[in-house]
Amino acid sequence: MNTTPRSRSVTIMDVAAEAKVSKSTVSLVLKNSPLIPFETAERVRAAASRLGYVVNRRASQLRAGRSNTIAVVINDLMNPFFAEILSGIERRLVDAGYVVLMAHTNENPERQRQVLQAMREQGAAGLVLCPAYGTPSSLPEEVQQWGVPVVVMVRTLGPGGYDFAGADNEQGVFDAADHLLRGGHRRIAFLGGQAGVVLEQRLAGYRRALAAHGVPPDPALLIMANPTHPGGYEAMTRLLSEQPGIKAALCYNDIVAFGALAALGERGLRAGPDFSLIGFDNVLASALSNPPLTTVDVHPCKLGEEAAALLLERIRNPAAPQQNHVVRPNLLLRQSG
Amino acid sequence: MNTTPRSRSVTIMDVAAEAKVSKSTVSLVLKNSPLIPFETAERVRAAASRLGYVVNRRASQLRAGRSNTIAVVINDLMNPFFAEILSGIERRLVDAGYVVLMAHTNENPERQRQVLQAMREQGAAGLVLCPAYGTPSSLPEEVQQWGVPVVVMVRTLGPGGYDFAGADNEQGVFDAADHLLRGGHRRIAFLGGQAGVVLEQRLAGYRRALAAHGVPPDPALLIMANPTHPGGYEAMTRLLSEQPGIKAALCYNDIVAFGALAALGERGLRAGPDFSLIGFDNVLASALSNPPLTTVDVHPCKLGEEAAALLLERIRNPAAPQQNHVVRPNLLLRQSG
DNA sequence: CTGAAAGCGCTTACAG
DNA sequence: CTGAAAGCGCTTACAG
Repeated sequence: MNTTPRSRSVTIMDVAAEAKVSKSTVSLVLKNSPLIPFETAERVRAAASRLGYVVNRRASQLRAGRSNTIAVVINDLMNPFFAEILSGIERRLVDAGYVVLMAHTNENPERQRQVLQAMREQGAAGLVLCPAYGTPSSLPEEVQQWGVPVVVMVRTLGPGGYDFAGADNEQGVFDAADHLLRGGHRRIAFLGGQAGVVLEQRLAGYRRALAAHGVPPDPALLIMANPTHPGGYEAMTRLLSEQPGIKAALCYNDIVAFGALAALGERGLRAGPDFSLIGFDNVLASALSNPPLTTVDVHPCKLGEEAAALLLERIRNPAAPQQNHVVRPNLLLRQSG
Repeated sequence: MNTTPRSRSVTIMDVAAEAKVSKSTVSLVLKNSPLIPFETAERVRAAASRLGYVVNRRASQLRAGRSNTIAVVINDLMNPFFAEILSGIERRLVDAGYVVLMAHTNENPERQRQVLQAMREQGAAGLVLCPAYGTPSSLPEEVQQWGVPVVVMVRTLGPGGYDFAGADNEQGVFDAADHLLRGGHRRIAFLGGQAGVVLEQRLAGYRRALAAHGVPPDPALLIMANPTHPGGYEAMTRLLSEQPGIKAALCYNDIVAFGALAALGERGLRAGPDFSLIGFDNVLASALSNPPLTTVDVHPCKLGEEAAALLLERIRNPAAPQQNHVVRPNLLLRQSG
């Protein structure tokens, strides 16, 4: 019967008593110190497992002044793009022996401040932050002054001062627009997106492509809407009614494109033959949407892994030069455009 | 200049010195003890903020024997259903003053064991677990023996012994099938799903509905495939080639339905007029898929909140009677079926 | 090779 | 009302 009582948890002292050594010795064998001869180590390990000993990380890290906890703060879990990123981050971090403290800000800077404070108190060894819109650009520096290394993801936050992982939005949209323009399109709408750096970068790519092909930009073709399914649906609905005969659009992201696909379908239009539609991100769902979405692939999952890797490096070497990991996106031709 | 040096973090001792009181007094004002007169408390608070004091939760919780950390373990973050659940859990937990340790098992019981161990060492105050398939049904009991309260989500794990939050899968699929049968369909396929409780429950609902309408079940109409987009696509592709003239299908979940929608679209078939298709879960994306998906709504986000609430109750009262929160799902008629 | 001692930053009785 | 002391479970020099 291995019924360890639950009232009092077994400590290093109990193991020491059981193995008839001091608690220092137990501590040393648990960290595989070469100082301890095999025989003794085995005896201690046997005692530990007999007693069902579990290390108390709170205590060991308090004493050692270390932490194996990393904070990851996500702005929009409802968007699969961020869920995929989170999955990449988590995998890399757990593989490296960390445990992740996760928080969702839901695009609310106030909530973000609150969870960041909680994670600071918790003693996080680092932070990967997908900042909510409205985040002051001084935040990364502030967090670093707390003594916690940070990598910012997806959305830049003012100039420099932190490691960053994201996509080349300008180039990605340029490639997508260029593809449409080469296909002969002259009237290309841009659908969805909320005010912020990312939108600016993507619009810059859109405008640059138009300019490169000598097509004057038409403000009426810019339909702003939330970067969500309903946003995409509304944007496409408006576009179709305001611009009869329009045949091509770039979407702020895949989610917007999915909403747009629904609006198209509702009118009996099929993306591909009837209308050229391109998304951005390449979330898993875009491979088999109806129809499969042509999109700009930024490798969301890998982006997350990369951000985690950046943070791990930064923790290892706080003095290393700053890194900007900007993935060069890839236009993925499927059936919608 | 408020440049607190980073080398040594400011402790309760520093605050005590600054405010000219003992550290016990500081501790008491920080927990808003009524023992301390307003004047003194103000002085201490001022000192704390002047110094930029931040409580060290590792230390306070070690001493107090408490924990404000809750583990949440998710089996499949790539499925928006679980991302939505996670979001609901996180919101509720953070609102209650907890911080969440998140891990993704990616349906791997080995990984699950590993992260659970890490979270145990971390001293999690509770666990909400969406178990990976292959999880031994003894796991909840084992975790409870560690002294950590647990609520299991979505997939039951053997009989009783733990709080549970999930959906009435049997009834949900029954309602969906019943709807199709009342619409006159006699040949209704069931697409996708991996072996496990959830599939069994959903198939039971399917069979019960057929029986209720006197329709003999046809094993050829059961097309197993991974519960993913590609799985749904393949299942629908096979169905259409093996069963010419088929006009209705129930999908294991929304993701499978999305893949099926793509397969239908590829053949120029439109769900709704040409084929009746019903999903399960009601993830956000299903509201504006192409076409909008008729589905069984289990309120994913609320399900997550409910699970968190259950855990919070359990922590508050370990002796409370066990709870089974089974949401009665709701057939949501949209355009696909 | 192993033990005794100090201390990580806090909280909690216990005096006064 | 406030301080001195002990102790949460561990690690880390330091002796021997």
